[in-house]
Amino acid sequence: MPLPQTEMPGRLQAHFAERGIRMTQQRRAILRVMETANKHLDAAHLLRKAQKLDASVDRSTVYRTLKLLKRHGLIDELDLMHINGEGHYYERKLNRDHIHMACLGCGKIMEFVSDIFEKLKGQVEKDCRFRIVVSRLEIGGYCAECSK
Amino acid sequence: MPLPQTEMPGRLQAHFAERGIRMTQQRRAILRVMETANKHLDAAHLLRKAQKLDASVDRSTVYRTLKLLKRHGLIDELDLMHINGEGHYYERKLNRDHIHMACLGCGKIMEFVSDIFEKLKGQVEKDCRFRIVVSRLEIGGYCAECSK
DNA sequence: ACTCCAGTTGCAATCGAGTCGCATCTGAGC
DNA sequence: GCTCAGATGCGACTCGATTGCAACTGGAGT
Repeated sequence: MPLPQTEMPGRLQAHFAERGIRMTQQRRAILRVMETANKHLDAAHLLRKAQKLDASVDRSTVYRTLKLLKRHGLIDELDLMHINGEGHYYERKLNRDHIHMACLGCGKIMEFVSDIFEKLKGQVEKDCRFRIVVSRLEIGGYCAECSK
Repeated sequence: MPLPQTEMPGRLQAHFAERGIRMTQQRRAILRVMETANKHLDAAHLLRKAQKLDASVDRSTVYRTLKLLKRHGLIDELDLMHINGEGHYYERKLNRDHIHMACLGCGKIMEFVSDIFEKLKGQVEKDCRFRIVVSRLEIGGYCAECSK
């Protein structure tokens, strides 16, 4: 299930420039981590990784930057079915939405892109006259291995 | 967008009996609230309503009962896109899953049942060989009125 | 290069949802 | 009724996230 994994690198920074958002040393570190992360960072991991690039980054700056990114629709916030506690996970918003599946057996997170999902969103927009800004489909269950 | 709103009343209590789960005064109050609630109760509201039926109900009992209901697959846990803070919302699990739409303008929560959603879940189960236990599709955006 | 200030930051205190340990209590099977 | 596994209330606690505030800084204007 390949995904359109990487947009242009530096894209988040570019967005900031376009929108006239001030670029600080700390934000640069945080954005770089977001851009290069494999996936599914929570705030604590993001903080730790960002501090390796700039030791001065503070927890509250991470949260404030995440809120900023969310407000601009540049990242998605995930729960991953609360498989590991109550916190949230973040990933760059890519071109296509994808479904997150969390295995209740082994904790693995899988992703899936589906035309039917796109069709479903189209139906919601049309039938409910609802303008979709953000959507999140999370599924909990058991992967092939854990189903045996 | 009509929903299969009400199952047989007292259904949650019946489930408890079937499964040999002890029925206490406090649980009776909490289940009654869950059964008669319109929808989308958070833990604090559930506590307040349950205390009107039985003043002795404690916050931790509400949380413990919610956890129990979740474990037995009798309720669904929702975030409703965190439109009102970080807490969770609960509703009885009905026959058919439905989509939750949260309006970022007016805060209204809408629901929608779709065959395409069922088809999508079928696709996930087949293509990913993933056995679905619970699924949650939440959409944030703007309703017809707020879109104007 | 210098100034300026709105916007940003670090820090520490705080909030609030949810959890836990423990002594006490109680439902339901005998 | 007795009994005791399981449930409860209470208070302390955890932990993710937020906030108030004084100090700092990016970058636009000169």
